[in-house]
Amino acid sequence: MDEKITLTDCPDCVNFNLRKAMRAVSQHYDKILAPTKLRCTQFTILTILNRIGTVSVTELAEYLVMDRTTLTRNLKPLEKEGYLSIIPDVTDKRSRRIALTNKGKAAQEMAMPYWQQAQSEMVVFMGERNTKQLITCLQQLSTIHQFL
Amino acid sequence: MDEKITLTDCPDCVNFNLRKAMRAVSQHYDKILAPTKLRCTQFTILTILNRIGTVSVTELAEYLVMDRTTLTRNLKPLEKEGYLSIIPDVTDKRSRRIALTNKGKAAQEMAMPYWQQAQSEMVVFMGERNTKQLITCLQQLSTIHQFL
DNA sequence: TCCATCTATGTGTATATACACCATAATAAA
DNA sequence: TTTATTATGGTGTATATACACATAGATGGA
Repeated sequence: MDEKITLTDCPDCVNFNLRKAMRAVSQHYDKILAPTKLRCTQFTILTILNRIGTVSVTELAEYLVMDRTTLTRNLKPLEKEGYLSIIPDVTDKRSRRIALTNKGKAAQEMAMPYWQQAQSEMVVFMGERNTKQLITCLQQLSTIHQFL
Repeated sequence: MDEKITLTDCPDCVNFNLRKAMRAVSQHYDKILAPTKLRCTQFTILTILNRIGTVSVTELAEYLVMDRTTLTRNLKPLEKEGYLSIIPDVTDKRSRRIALTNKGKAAQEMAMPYWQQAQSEMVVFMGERNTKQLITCLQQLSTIHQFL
């Protein structure tokens, strides 16, 4: 009859389990991505830019549910490598538009097979059905700031 | 018939969705924990120590699926606040045993209601059934290094 | 027009994370 | 017992993350 306590018990902390799983999973992707000299977070940014094209810092940060200033710091090493071109917006002088360079596009495409390897191992490990369910759940979690 | 591509598509990257959700969820917990001056990661460590008692750095790091050296850095601010006592092991001179101090125990107990608030809002948002399913899934993810 | 406000971005600071490398102590092999 | 290996832990360096604060440009009302 004390079943209710389960989810208010600390080992059931959503945040704890999420961060712990994140560490395990990111370590997995990073290990496989190592030969590309790209970290998983960097590969993510390059891939998104390759997809959606030019964006402002604020737009991209909102999409990533990431603090603006965090993104600014994350862009630094990619910019230093010449993977990004950051150009001032013509209509709004405050805004800076981020886009992939050819070098960045090439790096993303070079890294793609490594990502696919890491991802497919994940799917095998979890099962395709569980993986889809998990992603749906995670996507809902990512919107929590809109409601709370 | 191209259904198979779904899970190898970048928006379905397990790592990307996991990190994005982690940011959203940790921001939620951190916002509610703010009055306690504890970050969610710090609350986690205090809570675990309150539970399992004295442990070595390596043991705790393994439990957290965290690099040893990361944990070393994470312990620093807690030690500075006097929440932890770190004493050398008697039998093994290399090892250091980490334990909560009374001050640390008090801080954990003071923060507990804030955590419960954050957690219960999470459960309401996700639904109890989904939350349990999610946690089961995350716990499995946390073990991937044992298999891959 | 002028000023108050809002918006886009960056810096300073602190913590979180992991890898490469180093030092020391315990343990096993020769 | 001596040496090689393994285990425990820390530092240096780099990236990831977010908050408080500062700056500059856009916007709207007086």
